[in-house]
Amino acid sequence: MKENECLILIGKNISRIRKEQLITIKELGFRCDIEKSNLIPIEKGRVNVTIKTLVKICNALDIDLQDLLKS
Amino acid sequence: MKENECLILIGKNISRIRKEQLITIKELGFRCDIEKSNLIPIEKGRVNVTIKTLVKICNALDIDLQDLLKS
DNA sequence: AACACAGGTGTATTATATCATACCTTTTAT
DNA sequence: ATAAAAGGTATGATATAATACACCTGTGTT
Repeated sequence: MKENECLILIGKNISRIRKEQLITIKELGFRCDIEKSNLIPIEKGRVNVTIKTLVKICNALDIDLQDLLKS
Repeated sequence: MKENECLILIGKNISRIRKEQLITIKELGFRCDIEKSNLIPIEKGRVNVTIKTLVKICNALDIDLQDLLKS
């Protein structure tokens, strides 16, 4: 798997799961204490996100990190 | 899962899989173009590693990113 | 029209991951 | 005992992730 593909996959999964839970980016940002302006590039797969940031997002969505890697 | 727990788990898995494959840190570093001085803190879970770095390591070990999250 | 809200962009600042090198300790082999 | 190899630490420089704020667009509502 290429690095960028992986980041895009993770971003898509965050976006999909967030929408399934009917949560806005703003609300997700509130829950994990990350600005929406920083969350959007993550959902787009445009930043090389760190594990700590992903764990914060997973906790806010009540999912496992594994869930972000499923294709 | 707490952020640091996750980093430690990932590090332990990298270290375990590398040893199972009988690869030294130096050799792993050579394969993924990461200095051993930077690889060691990752195996110890002491740095907030990024996805790109993990994907490089996974490719060098011929494993999936998922494999690094198994407990 | 005016308003609110959601998604999205741009950017300066700060924090820190990575790079690169040198050096130390422990283990293994000769 | 010595040498080589492996793991590990420390650090300055560089790249970039994360933060925090302002602003824009499109959509839906009144």
